[in-house]
Amino acid sequence: MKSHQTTIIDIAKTLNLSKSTVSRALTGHPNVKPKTRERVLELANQLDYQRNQLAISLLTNRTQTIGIMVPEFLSPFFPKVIIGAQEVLAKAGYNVIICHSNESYETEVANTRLLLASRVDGILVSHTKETRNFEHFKIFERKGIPVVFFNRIVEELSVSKVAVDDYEGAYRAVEHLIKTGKRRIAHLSGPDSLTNSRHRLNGYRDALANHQILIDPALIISYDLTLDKANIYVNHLLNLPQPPDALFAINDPTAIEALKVIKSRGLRIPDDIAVVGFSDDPISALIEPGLTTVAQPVDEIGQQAAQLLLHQLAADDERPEPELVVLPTQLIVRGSTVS
Amino acid sequence: MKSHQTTIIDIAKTLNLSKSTVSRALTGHPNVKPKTRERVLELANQLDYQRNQLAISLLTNRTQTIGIMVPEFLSPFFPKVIIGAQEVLAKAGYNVIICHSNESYETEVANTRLLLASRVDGILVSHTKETRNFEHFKIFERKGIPVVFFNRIVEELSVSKVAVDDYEGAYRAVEHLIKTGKRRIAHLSGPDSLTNSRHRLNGYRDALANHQILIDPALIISYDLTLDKANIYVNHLLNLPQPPDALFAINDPTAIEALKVIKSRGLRIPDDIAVVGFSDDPISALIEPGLTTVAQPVDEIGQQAAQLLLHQLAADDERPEPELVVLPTQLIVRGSTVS
DNA sequence: CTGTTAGCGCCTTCAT
DNA sequence: ATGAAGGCGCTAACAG
Repeated sequence: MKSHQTTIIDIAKTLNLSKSTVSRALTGHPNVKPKTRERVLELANQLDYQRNQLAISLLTNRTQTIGIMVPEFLSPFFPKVIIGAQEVLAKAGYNVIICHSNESYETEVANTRLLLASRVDGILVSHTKETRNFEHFKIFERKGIPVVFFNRIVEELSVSKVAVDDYEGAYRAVEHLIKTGKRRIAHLSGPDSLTNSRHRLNGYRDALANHQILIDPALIISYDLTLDKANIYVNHLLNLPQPPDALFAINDPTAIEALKVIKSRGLRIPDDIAVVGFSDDPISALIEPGLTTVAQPVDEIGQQAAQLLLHQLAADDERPEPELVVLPTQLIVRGSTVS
Repeated sequence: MKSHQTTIIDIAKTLNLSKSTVSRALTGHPNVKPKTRERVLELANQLDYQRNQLAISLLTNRTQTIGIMVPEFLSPFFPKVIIGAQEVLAKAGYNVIICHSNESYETEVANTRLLLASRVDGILVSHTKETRNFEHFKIFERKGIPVVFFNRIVEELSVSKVAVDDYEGAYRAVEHLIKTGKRRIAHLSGPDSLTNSRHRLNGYRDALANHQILIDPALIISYDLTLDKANIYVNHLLNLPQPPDALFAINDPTAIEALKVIKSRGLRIPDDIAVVGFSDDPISALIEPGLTTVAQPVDEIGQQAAQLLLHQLAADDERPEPELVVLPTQLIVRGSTVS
C-alpha cells in the first residue's frame, strides 16, 4: 500500500487558499503575495511535497524523459556512452530511461512499446545485431518523436546519427599490420546487419587492395559476435594449410579470445601471428601482450548523440534536418603487433 | 513539435462510440460485443494507438516503474546486477529507470529527487562510498515507497537487503593464503562507510587470528577505491622494511592494479607475493597470472533484490517485515596464489 | 452491452 | 492577489 502523497490540495486546504494560488506560489508565478508564497513553500517543504510530474506531463504532453536503448551492457562501451549522453541530457533537464535489448530483436521491439507507453520525448538507439526490419522505429517518426542512432546506425532511416569512422579506423589498423611486414591478414568480421561491421570490412579490403595484397576470401569470416564462435573460427584459421600471419578482429573481445587461442597453441605473438582489435576496452591494456586496437571516443559518442537529440527537440514547429556526426578513431599500438 | 498522439477519444469519435466502450474494448473487459471490440482493436492498431501510461498512473497512483540506483557502472558488476533485477521486474510488469550516482553523494541525493518526481513504485539501491547520511532514503519510507538495498547495504535502515557473505568470502580467501604458506598478509581495504568493506576486513582479521597469526596494523590500509591510490599503497607496502608476502585486495580492480605494480618491480607471483581479489570480474581470468578471487553470484543479487522488492509491493495493506538475504561466495583459485 | 459522470494532480485561462 | 472552472487521457462506478 502506498500512503497518500502530499498534493497542492492538501496544502491549499491547510492554508485556506485555493489550489491555484498554491500552484502559482510553487511555480514561482509573480502574482502571489510574498507572505503567501513563503507560507506555501514552508508547508510544502515540511510535508515533503514533490510536484507530480505525471500530472504535468499529462497536461503538457511532454515527459522530459529520454529513452536510451542499447543491445548489451556487459562490455564497458555502452555504459560509457550512456554516461556521456546522460550528462548532457541531465543538464538540459531531461531524465533518462535505459533499456537493453540483450541483442534480441524481439526484446528490442518490446522495449520500443515500453518507451512509447512511457511517452518519452525522444530516444537514442543502438540496435541489435538481429535487427533487419526497422518498422518499430518508424512509429516514433510518425508520432513526431525524434530518434537518434549511434554506433550501430541505420542508413535507410532519415534521422540523426552518430558514428565513428569505422572505415578509416579499420583501414589504418590493417595498414599498420602491413607495415609491420604482414601479408596474410585475416579478418573476423561481424554480421552484415551492422553498419560498423560492413564499414570495417570495407576498410580492411581497401587497405589490402591499395597495398597490392590479394584479398583471400578464405581469410574473411563473418560471425555472430559470440565468443565460442570466435574460438572456433580462430582455430579454423590457424588450421588452414596457409594460416594467416595477422588477424584484424571486429572488436576487442574477439581479439582477446583470439590471443587466448593463439597462446594456447604455443604460437608467438606478434611474430607468428599479430592481432588487432577495435574499441580499446580497458582490458586491452591489461592483458599480455597488450592488444593493439582502434580506440573510439566513447564518451563523446554519447554526448554528441544527446546533442543531436536536443537539437531535434528544440525546434518548436518543424523538425530540423537530420544530422550525421562521424567521430575520428585512433590506433593504439601495443605488444600484439609490435614486439 | 510533437504531433498529436491517438487517444481513445479519437477512436470513439471515429467509431461513434463512447470512450468508455473503447476503453473497455482495449483493456479486454468482458462486457463488449465481440464485433465492437474487433472494430476498436483494428482502428487502434491502424492508428498506432498506445495507451497513455501517464494517465493511468495518475489514476492509480502507481507508475509500474522501479528505480535502480548504482554508484557506478564501468566495472561489469552493477550492469549484471541490473540485468538480473530487470529480468525479474519485467516479468512482473514493471519498467525500470536506471540512475548512477557516480560515487557522488550529491548526485545520489539529486537522483533521489528525480526518482520521487518520477513517482517510482519502489527503488533498488547501492549507495555511494561517500554516503554517510541516509535521510534522503528515509523520505521513501515516509511516503510508503519500498526501498531495497543490495551489495552496499545500510544497517541502520529497516528495509529489505541483499548482500553476499563478505565475511565468509574474505575469511576463506585469507585462509587459502595461509594454507599456501603465507604469513605476512596485507589487506587493501575500502572505506569504512561500506558495509562490505567492513565485513571483508573482519573476515581477514578473524582468519588471521584463528590461525594464530598476529595482526600487523601496518599491513592494513583503508583507501577510497581509486586506482591511482591503489598504486601508491601497493608500492608503499612493498617498500616496507618487512614487506608482505601476500595481499588480499578489497576488489578485483585493486588486485589487478597490485599485480601490475608487483610485476613491474620484477617480483615473482605468487612466490614473492601472492594476490587475492574479490568479485571475479571477467578480466580476472584473462590476465596473467590469473587472479585468485572470491566470486559473487552477481545475477542472483539482482534477482533476489527484485524479488524482495516485489514482495514489499505485493502487500496491499501493511508492508511486510523487511527481509535480509545473504548469498554465498565461492573462492576461485588461479595463478596469483598457486603456481 | 453501452453511455454518462466523476476524478487522479496540476496548470491555465477567465473572473473577481 | 486570489478563486473558480476546465481539461490533459484514462478507468471505474453507476445507470440504463
